[in-house]
Amino acid sequence: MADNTGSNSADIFIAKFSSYIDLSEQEQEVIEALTQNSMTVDEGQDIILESEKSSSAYLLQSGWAIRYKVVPDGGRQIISFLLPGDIFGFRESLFDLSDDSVQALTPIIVHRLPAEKIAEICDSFTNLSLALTWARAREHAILAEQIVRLGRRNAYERLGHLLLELLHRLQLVDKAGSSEYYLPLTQEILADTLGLSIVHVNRTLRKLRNDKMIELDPKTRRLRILNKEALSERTGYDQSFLDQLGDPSRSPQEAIGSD
Amino acid sequence: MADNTGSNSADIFIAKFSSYIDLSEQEQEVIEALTQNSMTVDEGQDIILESEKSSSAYLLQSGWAIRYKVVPDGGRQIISFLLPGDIFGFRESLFDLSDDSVQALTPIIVHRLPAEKIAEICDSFTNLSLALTWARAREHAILAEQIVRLGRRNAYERLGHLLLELLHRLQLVDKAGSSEYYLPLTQEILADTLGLSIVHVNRTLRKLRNDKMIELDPKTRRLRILNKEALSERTGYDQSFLDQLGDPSRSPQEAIGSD
DNA sequence: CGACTCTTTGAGAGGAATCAATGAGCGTGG
DNA sequence: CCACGCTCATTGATTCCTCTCAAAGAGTCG
Repeated sequence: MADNTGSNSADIFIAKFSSYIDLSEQEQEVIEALTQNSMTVDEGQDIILESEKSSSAYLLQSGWAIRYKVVPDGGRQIISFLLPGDIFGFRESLFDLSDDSVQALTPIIVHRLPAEKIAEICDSFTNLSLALTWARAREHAILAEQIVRLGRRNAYERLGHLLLELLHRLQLVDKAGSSEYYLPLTQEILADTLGLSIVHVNRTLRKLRNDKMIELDPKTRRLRILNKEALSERTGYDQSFLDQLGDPSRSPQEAIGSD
Repeated sequence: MADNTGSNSADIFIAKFSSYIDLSEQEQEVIEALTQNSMTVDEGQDIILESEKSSSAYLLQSGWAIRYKVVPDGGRQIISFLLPGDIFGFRESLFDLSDDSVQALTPIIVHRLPAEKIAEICDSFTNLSLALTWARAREHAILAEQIVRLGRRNAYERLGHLLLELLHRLQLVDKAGSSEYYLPLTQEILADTLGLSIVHVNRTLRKLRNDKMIELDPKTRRLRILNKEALSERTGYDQSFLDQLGDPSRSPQEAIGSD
C-alpha cells in the first residue's frame, strides 16, 4: 500500500477493510467510485456541528480531525481522534443525533457520502455493510479505551497511553514509522482529550522526556517514542486491543512501511 | 420482574424499538420468538469474559449489568451500565473482539441470540436491522457522555449527572417513577464507574443529600431525586442527549447496514 | 455470634488545577 | 524592516480536590 505512483485514493480504505474482510473486485470498485470526488476542509473548520443534522457520512482521506463536545461552563472534551482511513458521521446520518461535533485539526480531505448512497450500498454489498459494522465496533473499542484512560489512570499514564495508541493506529494506515510520527496536536488539544489542564500536560510531557520515554520537538511536531516496551509497561498499554482491530492474520509489524 | 397478565416478555423490546422505528406485525413476531427461551444469570456472574470469544448477542430482559475492563494494577473501570431493554454482545459476536467483560449486578434474565440468527434476521427484516443500528448509535452516545463526565466534571457533577442519566434511561423502559428508582449499586460500583475512590463517592453522596438534591436509603436502595432542575443545572446534565434516543416524534431515514 | 460486605468518618498526603507571567515563533501592517 | 498582536509552550507559586491509610458502625448470613 505504498502511496506513490499509480496509487489510488481508495487504497487506504480498501487496505483497511481488507485487513479484516475480503472484498470482491466489484466491492473494491464501489469504494473507488465513492472516493472520486473529494472535498477539503481547512484546519479549525467544523464538519459536523453539534446541533446541525447532517445526513452524510464521510471517509477521511488525509489529515486529523476530532470528535468533541462542549460542556456548559465552556470547556471542551474531545471524545476521539479521527485519522486517515476513518469513517465518521454515518451514525448521525441515520438518526438525527449528531450529539457531538467534528472539527478538522489539520487541513483534511474527505469524501462525502449521502445517507441514501450508504443505504443503497449496504443493501447490495454484504461485505461493505459488514465493513461498516466493523468500523463501528472498532470505534466502540477506542471509546472504551478512552473511558478507562480517563477513569483509572493518572496524567503520566494517560499521556503515554494515548501516544502509544496514536502510534499504533497510524501504523495501521502507514502513516507512522516504527516508533515515530507527526503529531499535529497542541498541548491544549491534549489537555482537552485527557481531561487535564494545559499546564499539567506541559509538565507531564516534560516528565516523559526526562524519563527518556519520548522525544518531541514542538517545532517540527515530530514525536518519537524511545522505549515502547517501557512506556507500554508504565502506562498499562495493551497493544492487543487494537491488534484485534487490525489484521488478525499478519503481525502488526508487517504493516509498518516507510512513510 | 416479569409482568404477569397477558403481557409478553418481548414487550419491553418492541416498545423500545417502536419509539423510534415502526415494526411490522411480522417483525414484532420475530422479536417475540426470540424472547421465548430466557436464561437467568446470578448476581456477580460474568456473561461475557474479556478474552473468551462469545458468538452470541443478548437481550437483557430484566436486571442490571455492567460492561467493564480491568487495568493492570488490578483496578476496574466500568464502561457502561446495561439496563432492561438493552442489547449487548452483538458487536463481539461478529468479530472476535470482546474487549470488555459483562457482569450481572443483580440477578438478570437474558435472551441469547446466536450470531447466525442475528445475521439471518438482519438480512430478512430491514427494520430490525435498523433497530440494531439504532441501538448501537444509542450506546455510542452514552459512551460519549461517559467520556465527558470523566474528563470534564468533578466528583459532585459526575455523580449527579450519572444519577440523572440512569433515571432517564430507566424511565424510557418504565422502570422508574417520575423522580425515583431502585438503584442496585454499591458505592464501590459507583466509584469504579466514575473514576473515583469509594471514600470520595461516600462523601459526595452525602453532599448531594445535604444539598437536598437526593434521598438515598442504603437499606432499600431507593433513590429519589428531589430537585431535577437544580441538579441538572448544577451538573450540566443535558436531557436532550437521551431524548433523541427515545423520542418517537422524529422519523428515521433509510435503512442501512444489515449485519 | 463471628465473618462478611458495605457504609461512614477522620486525618494526612499528593496529584492536578488555578493564577500569573515570561518566552518563542509567526504573520501582518505601518 | 521592525513592531505589534497572536498563539503556543514553559515555569513558578499556591490552592484544593481527591486519594490513601485507618478504623469504626451496621446489616446480613449461617
